[in-house]
Amino acid sequence: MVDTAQLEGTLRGVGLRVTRPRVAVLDAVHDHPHADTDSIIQAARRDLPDVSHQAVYDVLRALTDAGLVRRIQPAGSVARYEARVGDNHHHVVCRSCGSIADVDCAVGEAPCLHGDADHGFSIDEAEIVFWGLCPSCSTTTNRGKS
Amino acid sequence: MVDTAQLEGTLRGVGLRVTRPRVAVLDAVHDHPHADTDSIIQAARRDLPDVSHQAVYDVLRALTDAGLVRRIQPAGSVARYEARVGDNHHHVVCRSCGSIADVDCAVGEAPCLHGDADHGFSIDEAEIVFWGLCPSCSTTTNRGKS
DNA sequence: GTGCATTTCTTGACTCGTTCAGGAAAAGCA
DNA sequence: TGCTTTTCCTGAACGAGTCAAGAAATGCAC
Repeated sequence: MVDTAQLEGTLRGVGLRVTRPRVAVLDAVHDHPHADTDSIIQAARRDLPDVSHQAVYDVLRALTDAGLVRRIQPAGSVARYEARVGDNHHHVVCRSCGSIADVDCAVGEAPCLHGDADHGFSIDEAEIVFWGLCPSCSTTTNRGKS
Repeated sequence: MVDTAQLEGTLRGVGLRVTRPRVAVLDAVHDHPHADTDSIIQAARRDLPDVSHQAVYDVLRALTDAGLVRRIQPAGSVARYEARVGDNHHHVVCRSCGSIADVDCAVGEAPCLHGDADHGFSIDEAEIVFWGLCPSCSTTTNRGKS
């Protein structure tokens, strides 16, 4: 649970105006890591029943641009957001149910970042997605696999 | 340029029926690495002017399931396909123009795959996307960056 | 080669996450 | 408190991808 005053301070800290939709959305992202936009809309509406979906989309973009939240979108998924930023962690995604978990990067800050055979690109981030099956899907689908 | 007979053999090799749409699409993916679905439709229609977009979607799914092509989808992009499969290579994506290039993985087969803190997931693939700026966007956007 | 069961393709409609647009409301500074 | 700018709301629109049902083609058996 995050304090509202703290969230407001965070918003001001990056030069964003403090509005009720922004506080509600930022709080929702803190409380529901890896949630998709619709879940965030629902969560924000528990604080602020009349926020429009458009406001949530706008706020998520503003928060993302400001670096307060991170947008992730594994292949085949809708956009998801998390409040854990700036620590270069990665994700495991379940191929079956789509659930996501965090993985701390054991390779340090940025794996494979050795500007070798990079085709002249100037690289600033290495994003890693691990694909597999989550514990529950693993037990469910392994049996009966023809 | 790939031989048609060769493509047919490839299709039969994985147990897929040989049809004109399949040959045309497979050829298109070979000729246009990292192309999106619409580009593939256009390319396939140079061989087969009346293929429906639905057929291309179906064929791409069949080819992907059969392992003949690989589907990639960097965040914010539509689905893209490539015929280079089974060699665990990765991609650099330009944040500005979205262009994609291949990167051979220098870490070996599967980086960071050490079942540690994996939350019980059984991981089968580690996908890496490098984000940055391609050579042309790099020179264009670096100047005049306020 | 023919016939037939099965797969695949075509047509056309539709879903749904996301974005666009214009006016109303709120934030924050003087 | 008043004013300018940003943000939010309402409502419509976009577009990649999917669904559905019937027509056509594939490839095997004969």
